[in-house]
Amino acid sequence: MSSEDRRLDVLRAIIEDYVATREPVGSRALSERHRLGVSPATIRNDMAALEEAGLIVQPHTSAGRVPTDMGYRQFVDRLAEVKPLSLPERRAISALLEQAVDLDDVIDRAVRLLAQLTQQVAVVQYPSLRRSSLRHVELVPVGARHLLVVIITTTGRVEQRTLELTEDLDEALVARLRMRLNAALSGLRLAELPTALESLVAELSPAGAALVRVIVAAVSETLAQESEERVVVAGTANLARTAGADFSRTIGPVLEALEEQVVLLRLLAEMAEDHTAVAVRIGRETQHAGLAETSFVTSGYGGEGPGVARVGAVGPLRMDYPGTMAAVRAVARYLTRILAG
Amino acid sequence: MSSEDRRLDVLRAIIEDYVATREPVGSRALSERHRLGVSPATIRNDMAALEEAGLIVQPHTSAGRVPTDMGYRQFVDRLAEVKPLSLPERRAISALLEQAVDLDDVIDRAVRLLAQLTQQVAVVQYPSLRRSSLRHVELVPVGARHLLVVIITTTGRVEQRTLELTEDLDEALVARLRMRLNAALSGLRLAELPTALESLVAELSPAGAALVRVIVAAVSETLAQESEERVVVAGTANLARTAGADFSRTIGPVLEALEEQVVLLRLLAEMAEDHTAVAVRIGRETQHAGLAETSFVTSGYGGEGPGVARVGAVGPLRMDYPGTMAAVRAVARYLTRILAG
DNA sequence: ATTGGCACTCGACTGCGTGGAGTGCTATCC
DNA sequence: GGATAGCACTCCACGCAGTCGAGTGCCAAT
Repeated sequence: MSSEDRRLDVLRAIIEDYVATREPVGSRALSERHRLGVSPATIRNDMAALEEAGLIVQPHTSAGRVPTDMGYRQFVDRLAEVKPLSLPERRAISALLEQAVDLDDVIDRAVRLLAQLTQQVAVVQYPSLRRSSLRHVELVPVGARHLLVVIITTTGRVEQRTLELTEDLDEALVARLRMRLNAALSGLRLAELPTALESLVAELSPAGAALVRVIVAAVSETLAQESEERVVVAGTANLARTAGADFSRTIGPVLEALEEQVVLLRLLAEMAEDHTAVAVRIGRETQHAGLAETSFVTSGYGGEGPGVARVGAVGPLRMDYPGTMAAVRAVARYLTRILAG
Repeated sequence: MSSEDRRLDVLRAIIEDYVATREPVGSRALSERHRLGVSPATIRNDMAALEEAGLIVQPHTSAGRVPTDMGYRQFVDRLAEVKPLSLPERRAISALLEQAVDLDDVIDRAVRLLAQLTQQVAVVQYPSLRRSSLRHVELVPVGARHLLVVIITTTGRVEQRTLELTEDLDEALVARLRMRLNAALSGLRLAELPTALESLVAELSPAGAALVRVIVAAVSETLAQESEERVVVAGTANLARTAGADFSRTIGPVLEALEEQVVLLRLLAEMAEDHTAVAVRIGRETQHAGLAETSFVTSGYGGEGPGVARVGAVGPLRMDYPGTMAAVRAVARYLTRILAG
């Protein structure tokens, strides 16, 4: 084993101890609790090098060492092994999620479950409208001058919008339109809808074309509305439990950030770019002041590769990364399975 | 002014000062900051009486007094005057809510607004399915053996449910059924639907009756599902701001309670029984351990009397009751107006 | 009934001394 | 040259005593 390797072992040991005890860890404790095979003095030399490299710091002169953001990053990138969940745990996840009666229920159960498993804050993004496909479009006349447009996606999501029309509806026309729309559009990704609708306009009678234009406008608007992308959060109480120890002042900024859908959605979108099974953002990597002392661990679910949406956990820098990553990955997998079925 | 009256004045002064300063208030400070017209010694006598009556306590021997739950209760029942909001504030509420594009948006804006106004946690209950009325029912065939049932309420809420059928759909039958259902059911309160549907069964052909039965079952089930009653929460970060001072240990239990829909719904339902414009629950009156150090201020909206749902604020015992009550009442009124229009 | 005076209590704050954990440096060993 | 042992040094945490001040309760006087 090269001395470089041992240094990383020391880093791993520091992180493991610090995560477990929440206290700066010194060279003596380290040599006693881990079988590193070298004396405290040697460890001190390694620590000096690690500190030089910016992976650990001392809170003050005569204290032990604490990992930095960079240290944790090194740890998750090179040192951590995702430890698989126990069989009973997997059984519990599977059983709980399978009892769900609809999409809302699945999401609700998943987010609570993940909060419980990780003992942290859990976040689950609703399956994205933009990336899922269309199963069915329904046009429902409501009174003479209102038309309800219902969009059903392959992920079981239903969006509706009521249109106010300038002239009375021709029911027969609506019925024809409904058939044409479904024939032309079923199976398309929602992002492709507006273009497809436009090309339909050409083939239709003037009255139908006018109606389709209104529908196009409504659908486009619905899709454009970022607010349709929702993230649900659970387990915020888990933040409070260790608040004083883990956050410099209060958890206020964290709670604020978690209530801002926009912040969460941006972060989740960024993490989807990683194209790894489980993505991690540590401290300032989140690019948000309120989250500078938290880490995000997320995974895509509900499709190939990055998936159509994300699920994850949020906790203090000092979190059990391997355990959290395992739990997140497991829940993402079961979610994918349930939604596909 | 009788001595009894003065005692209540002293109580009011204590609460006002304590709310403002967050520190136990003594007799000297009281006589200086309020024009009570008597000496500190007299105030001390009154304080002794108030303490005897259980309205205030001293944290320790040589400290000032702090109001008890009972003290606050006395205050809101007999002493507080709801101070109306300023015109700019009202304008802001009105403007913000009127920009909303749909029900979800209204609720979302309302809850954020109220959190901001009160600087506390805000809760808004979705208009209850049980108490609102039906505007339209739509039956949408999806493929040969699936039927989508869409329920639209007068409060703009849309619920849907997909039914799986044992035999192929007869589209003409569905169309007839759709007309019959809407003719018979429009305007009914949702709670009355199941009975009305049952009586419809008698008038229909055997095939139609079978289909109606399935629909009845689905609708009943949907209505029975308590989970359809949702409460949204915002501003939890406001709890953290004063956490150390206002809560004996952590805000954990409070956050837990706020995540439990069941807890909130029970409490809101209880408060609706008060039949007052604004209902208040102080500390242990909430009947929930996690909320023993918080107060709820809520008001009904969206209908006559208790209304179809509630909106409110949650904060520490030591809150600005008059201000909170004013804000809650105002938001409830504007919500009612918006939803009626 | 109200007030002024007074003794008393108790927490908050301050300063001081001690113990201990942990480090960095240097000389030494293999 | 890397690993180790020894040692002096630093600095925080903790306990303790003393002081200060706010506030009370009670009593005698008005």
